[in-house]
Amino acid sequence: MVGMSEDVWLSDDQQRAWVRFISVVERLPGVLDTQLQHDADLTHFDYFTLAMLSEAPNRTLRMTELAAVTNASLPRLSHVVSRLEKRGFIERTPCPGDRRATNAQLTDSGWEKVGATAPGHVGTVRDYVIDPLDEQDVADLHRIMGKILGKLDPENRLRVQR
Amino acid sequence: MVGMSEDVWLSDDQQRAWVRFISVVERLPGVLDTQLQHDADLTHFDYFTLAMLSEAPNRTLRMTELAAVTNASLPRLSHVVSRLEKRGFIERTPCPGDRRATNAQLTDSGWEKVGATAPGHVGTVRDYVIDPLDEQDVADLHRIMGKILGKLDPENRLRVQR
DNA sequence: TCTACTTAGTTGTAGCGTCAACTATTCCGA
DNA sequence: TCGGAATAGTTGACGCTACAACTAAGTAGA
Repeated sequence: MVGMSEDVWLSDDQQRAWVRFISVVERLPGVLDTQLQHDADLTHFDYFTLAMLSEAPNRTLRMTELAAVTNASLPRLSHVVSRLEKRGFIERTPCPGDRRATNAQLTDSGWEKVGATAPGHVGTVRDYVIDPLDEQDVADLHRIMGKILGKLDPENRLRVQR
Repeated sequence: MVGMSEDVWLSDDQQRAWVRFISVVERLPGVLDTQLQHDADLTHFDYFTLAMLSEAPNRTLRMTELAAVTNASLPRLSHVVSRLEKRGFIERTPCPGDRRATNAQLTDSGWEKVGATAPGHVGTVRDYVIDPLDEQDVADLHRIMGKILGKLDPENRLRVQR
């Protein structure tokens, strides 16, 4: 069983760290979703999708690339983009050069939506995650999440610098 | 706006740490769910619910307490317990002393299910989270998640020692 | 003890995500 | 250049979660 760990249970220290970590993993999405849903009628995933497009060259990405940077499956992304397209935030255009592929492009309306939504969202991120941490914590968080992400995303499809 | 942060965007260091962190938060539940669904026909939340009961005195907790330790809303928990009850892993009994309340108790079958499922689940946790970290990382993770949890769960309804 | 409020929990509905199935296109080897 | 495999993406059905509405029971003030 290559890749499977030998030892079965966790040490006390590991157990304590894991319980806290998984609690944060369970609760954080709800907090982010609630704020965005209330203030902008967007899920956190909706917002993240728009935000990734807003930073892409020409505000455009192919569906597969967009799925990678948003940590999503292609079916999930396709459904989400359909909804955002109906609301006028994204436009789908066939990709010249590969007729199987689809480009998702942020519309002007989508660009404005991101700009209008960002401050409230960032405020939430600060309040719950960043502000309670000092500089050393932020550096440690970056290092640790990098190691875990190396396992979760071994191909580095997210193009986060390592 | 008490509690709202003054500064609007994040520093580069903060931004990088946040992007990695949120990527892990988005991906980890899928990995845990996939393994448990495949090997035990349980969601991670199902498993966590059974596991919390298995550690409780008399393998029993009131619904409200169980919701707190599993990081869930009461409606969510109620639905999940209904399903697990149908499968014979949990039994609901009215709480003597407060007739509004309901006790959820792990059955023998549920106890066996946890025992049979734990090794595979822990293996996944090790593979993706614990094993890539050294001792210092685990200590740092514990400290940092404690700080964030202090914001997400200010009442400390989770009875994690602080 | 009557009423209003709070707490505990359940249920129904609507929305989102996963999985499997499907179409369309491109790639590749003989 | 033909046929099989791989890639890109969409769609539909089903299961899980959030939210709101609800029932039932305890609590507290007049």
